[in-house]
Amino acid sequence: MIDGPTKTLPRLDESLLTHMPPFSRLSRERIRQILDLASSRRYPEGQAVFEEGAEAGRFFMLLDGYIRVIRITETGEQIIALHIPPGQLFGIAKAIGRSSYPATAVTASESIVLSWPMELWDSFLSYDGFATETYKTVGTRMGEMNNRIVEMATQQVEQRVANALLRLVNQTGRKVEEGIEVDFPITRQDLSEMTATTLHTVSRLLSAWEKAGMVKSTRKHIIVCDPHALVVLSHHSSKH
Amino acid sequence: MIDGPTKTLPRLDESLLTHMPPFSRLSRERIRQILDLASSRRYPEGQAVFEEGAEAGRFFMLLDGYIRVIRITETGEQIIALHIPPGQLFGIAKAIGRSSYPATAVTASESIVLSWPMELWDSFLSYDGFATETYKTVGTRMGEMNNRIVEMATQQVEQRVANALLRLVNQTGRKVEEGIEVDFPITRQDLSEMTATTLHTVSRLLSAWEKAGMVKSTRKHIIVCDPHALVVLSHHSSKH
DNA sequence: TGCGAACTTTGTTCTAGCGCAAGGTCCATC
DNA sequence: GATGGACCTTGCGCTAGAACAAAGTTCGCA
Repeated sequence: MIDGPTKTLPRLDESLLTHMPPFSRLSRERIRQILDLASSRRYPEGQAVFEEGAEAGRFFMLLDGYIRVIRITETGEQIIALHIPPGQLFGIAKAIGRSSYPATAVTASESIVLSWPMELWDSFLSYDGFATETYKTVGTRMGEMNNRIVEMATQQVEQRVANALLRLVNQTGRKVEEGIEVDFPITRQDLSEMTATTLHTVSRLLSAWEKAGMVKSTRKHIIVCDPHALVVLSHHSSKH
Repeated sequence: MIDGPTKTLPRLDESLLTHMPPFSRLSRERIRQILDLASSRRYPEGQAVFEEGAEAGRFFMLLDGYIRVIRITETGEQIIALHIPPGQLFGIAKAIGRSSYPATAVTASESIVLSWPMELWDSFLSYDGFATETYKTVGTRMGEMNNRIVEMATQQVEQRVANALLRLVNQTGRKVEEGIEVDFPITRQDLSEMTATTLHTVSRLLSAWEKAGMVKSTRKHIIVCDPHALVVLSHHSSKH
């Protein structure tokens, strides 16, 4: 929690959680209990929910919006590790045996977040399906990191950016007239921090793709018109 | 399991496990039970213990030797994700909610490995301290992957190789006369697969470092003579 | 309605480190 | 003790993409 005490929004409805995988096997009453223990809070875009290294006092579930998980190097460079879509738990340090948060979480768009004190973690683990879903989430994120490493090790910048963009529209895409749009504001700089390149190179690539009719972009908005073409690009052999 | 049925070595002594963190809180009798359920096996250097994507039928503990965790791209390039030292669990797909192994495990040197059928996983979780230690291991590995991503995104090749080498001697180093030696056979190619570069560049770097008296290396063996100098190198600001 | 900050584009220069090539050395094995 | 395979070294040219530079655009806000 970066600024001020947690505010509580108007009484939360059980339906908020009934379809979230970690809770989907629980009774309405149990969910009521869980909600009564939760704090909920709205964060404006760009606000930190917690910071890397801070003591992990609470764990979180994203109800609406998007969370960007970032790390900062000693030299001040930022790199974006992950985007989290609504319905997922985050800040679950206890699930990986840590007592501090391993990265910083910032809202990528206006977001609604539930949170609970970490002391409740062990009791949550006993809820039917909760542990399983949690560890699945951990596994998925590990897989994503792993893939990212392989990508960075073997692919050219163009492939990496194409992949990153495809991942964004797959995971967080919203259908619009001309194609699929990334569902939160995203800058060239952001994309470059996801792909270990510079905003200049990303800008050039997007320009080229736009010329080729594969994407359309305006300030902070990117629409993918021809996902297939991007897939083809992203599969172009790395060597030569 | 790549080739043939699991052989069982002569009866295992309880002392093998009493000092391994996941088991260290258990009674001698409990450890006896656990050992009686285990298969043990010796693998020669360079042998696969399991392959990425295969059904995760067993989980493993490394008693002696070193395991290299690798991934292979569609285009056949190999990248080394991790080295596992003795005393650690591996192939624990269930801990991250997976039913298949997410990567291939190969012995980096001759190794002794215990394994159990994955059906026993849930019962192991109930042993005092086992779950905690397991999730700590998962957390540590995630942290390492995370650091690797940051490194690859922000550091020059020279820094990355220096870091990789430092990590190797820290985690698996053996004290020798002239300094600290990596405890298993390792080629320039291996180092390049750990750092996303080419064997040529690694060779050049090692040559330069040897000239500067920081390392000594022979075929498949690397001794770090002056770790501090490497640390200095590895901290050199990425941006020029 | 005009100012400034944040974001984007595009051109030019420069270099880290890859690709390619060739040769050297070590080691197992017959 | 010689043959072949695995491993290592070194030189050279080239290029992807970073760094540098400068302008253009969009938008919130006074």
